[in-house]
Amino acid sequence: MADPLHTVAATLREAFARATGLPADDIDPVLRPSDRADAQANGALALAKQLGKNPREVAEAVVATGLLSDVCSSVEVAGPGFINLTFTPEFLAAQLAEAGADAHLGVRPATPEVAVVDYSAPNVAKEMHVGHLRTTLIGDALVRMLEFVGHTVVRENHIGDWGTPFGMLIEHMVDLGGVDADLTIDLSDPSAFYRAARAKFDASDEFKERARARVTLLQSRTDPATMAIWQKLVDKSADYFDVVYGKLGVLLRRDDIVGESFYQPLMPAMLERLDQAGLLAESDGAKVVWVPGFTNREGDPLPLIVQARTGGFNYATSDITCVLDRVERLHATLLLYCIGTPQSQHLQMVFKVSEMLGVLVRPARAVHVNNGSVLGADRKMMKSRSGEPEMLLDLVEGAIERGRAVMGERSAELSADERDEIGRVLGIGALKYAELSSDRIKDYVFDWDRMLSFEGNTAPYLQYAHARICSIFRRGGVERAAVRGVVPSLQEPQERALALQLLQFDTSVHDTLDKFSPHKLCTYLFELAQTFTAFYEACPVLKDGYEATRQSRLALCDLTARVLQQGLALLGIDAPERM
RNA sequence: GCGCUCGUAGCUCAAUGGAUAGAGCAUCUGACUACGGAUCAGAAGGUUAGGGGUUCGAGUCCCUUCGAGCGCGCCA
Repeated sequence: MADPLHTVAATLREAFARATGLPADDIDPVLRPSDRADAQANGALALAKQLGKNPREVAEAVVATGLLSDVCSSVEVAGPGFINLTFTPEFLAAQLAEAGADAHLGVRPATPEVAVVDYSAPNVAKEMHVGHLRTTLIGDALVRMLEFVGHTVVRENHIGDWGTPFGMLIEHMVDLGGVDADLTIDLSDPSAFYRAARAKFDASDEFKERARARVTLLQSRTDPATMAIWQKLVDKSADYFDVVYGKLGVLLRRDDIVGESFYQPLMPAMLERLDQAGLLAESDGAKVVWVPGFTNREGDPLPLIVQARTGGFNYATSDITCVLDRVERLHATLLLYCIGTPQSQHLQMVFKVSEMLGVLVRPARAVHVNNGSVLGADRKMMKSRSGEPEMLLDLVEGAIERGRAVMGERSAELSADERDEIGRVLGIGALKYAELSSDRIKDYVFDWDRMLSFEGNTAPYLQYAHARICSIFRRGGVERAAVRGVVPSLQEPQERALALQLLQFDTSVHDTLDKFSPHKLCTYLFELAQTFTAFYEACPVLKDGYEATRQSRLALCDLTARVLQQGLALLGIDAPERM
């Protein structure tokens, strides 16, 4: 309960209730940070209409209750009926001390849920490219944040490890000598094997036929040789994914892979349930579910095909089964799908069918955490088929290289090894922050230079603020832990501003999770770093003559560093102590 | 044709329906030779694509036009 907005919200609700005579439960005070005061309450505007009163009158009645005067040095009515609150320094200082004593820095725990976060989802035998970057980083950041506020989080990497392409992949492997054939996923060209198989498939009808037959054999799961080759393809790809995830520094690992193949054996039972629920229909020989509210290009009802005319299943079948698995086996109540916007219609249909099936109901809910497309410099879709797809691994290595190059130009007092490591952290941080700091829904213009330019709203700016604080403690010979208990005294406006900003970490994290939009946390951290540097310029810490002031400012510094470090960690970014 | 997303400063982006739409980059003017200048203080830059509507109040919600992009039956 560190955020003053939350502490005060209860008091404010009481004040509104007393002033209006309405039951407190009916009042949801709208309280927000404001440039003109520490916080602003707008409740009077909303309530006035319902009471048939002048909003200003209501606001004045709220102020007149005097309930807020304990924690506010000033409570005044402004504009059409805003209530501007200015907190007393003592109140802010006490809230800060409370936040500082808390391992979660004042971030309130959420009501615990089991959350499944589905993200990254690369394909077997194919390269990971720039398009995987956003989903991977957004999902990873959400996993970290959900865990931080107390949820049980299950990471799931829904890789493409099943379906028609595997006919040609396996058949190509057979041509090369079967399961013992040498198969390496070349890190510089992971799709080479796929392309070779594809070329054969396109060129030869005979191979095409064999590939089709092989798919059927794979689906039946009866042929050990086929399964062994399939397993080898998956394993080799998982090796490659691990390299990419390792270098990128995301949490996903082998154990998190729950590919499309996992759901195959569960599909017949799912279809049976659809049938029993009376949802299954036939159309042109295929088994479908008619989903209300969806139409095709002629304006006719649009079905979701769950079993093809040939008897084969598709990704709709697999995705519905997947919802079922997450709700019923994992007991998840929050299902997050970090997938690009183009999949929107498909997912909405899958969710709808799961709902009609009675699976996705009550506490359980699914959210498409969609992200916009990655565009090239020409503002056109960066697609893997046309043009030059930027390989994810190249990007990651490029970022590291660039970070190291920058470190090489500075910090001569550090050893070469230290500079290398810090350069890596800087490069990866810059890459991640660039992806996470803008609204995930919008398209994203991929720009190597901007991504790695270390100015403005970037990770290095935040990391720099953190490193400077660490430097103060080093220079002063002070242990961070030694100032943990100090209750700061807030004299200067910059100290006050910093205190207010620090106390909004809680709101920031919860707002971010509310919308599943990591850029909100980025904006908060950037503003915190800006507020800190303003404080840093105006308020000498070590140089101040008074020991009490020095202690107080050291405590502010320590808390700022902890929030910066924790906030960046929630984004998957490290904060070095020097750089 | 049906559906979905987006359109904010020169550029890249913010803004739970709240007051005078905010940052960063670039541009311009400054800062005790620095508790780390990868910084700070300030200036300039806008009819939020256009037009209607809803209400105390709209960048935000609804309708519409224009523009950019994406998806629409047996691939995933």
